[in-house]
Amino acid sequence: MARFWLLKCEPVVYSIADLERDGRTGWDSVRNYQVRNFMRDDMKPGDLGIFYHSNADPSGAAGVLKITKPGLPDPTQFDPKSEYHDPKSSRETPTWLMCEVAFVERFEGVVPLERLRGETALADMQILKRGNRLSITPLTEAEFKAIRALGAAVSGASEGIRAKSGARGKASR
DNA sequence: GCCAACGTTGGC
DNA sequence: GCCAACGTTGGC
Repeated sequence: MARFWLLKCEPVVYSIADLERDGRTGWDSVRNYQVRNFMRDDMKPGDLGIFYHSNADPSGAAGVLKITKPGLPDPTQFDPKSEYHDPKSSRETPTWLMCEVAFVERFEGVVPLERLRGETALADMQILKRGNRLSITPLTEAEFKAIRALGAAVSGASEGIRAKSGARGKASR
């Protein structure tokens, strides 16, 4: 059965506009075991996800993507020049995984976090819970559909991927 | 810039 | 194995 996901990224680092331009990309630099295990064990090709802009103005849901290849070795762990380099990892048994994602659609505007919080159907969504810091979280089909419906209804008025003043730049992905 | 929440690290 | 210290995330 297909699953649904919410993938967070700071748009300063990589945005839905970048994915629209690129068509597909490797969702790399994840350095959290729980998220790695999601990609290894639970993601399947064809799963759909919400692309969420974090630490942005506004933060919120920006579009839809598709998981094309889950559980690939993350090349940044082998790159000594990368800030995500992990000298303890080997090519035979890579510690860190990524997934390849493809662009599906871009909402006309970002559905702001505040709007998501106001939605009864999303009351149990992990991303809205205090202290949640996982960059990829599972969604129920109902949650995915509710966000997609909000995205279809949003106008372009809230469009924008400006960095917030506190943005750390090339950090979370 | 602040701070709550949580993961990771390392001394013991 | 415990747990304090530290680092990171991300909304505000």
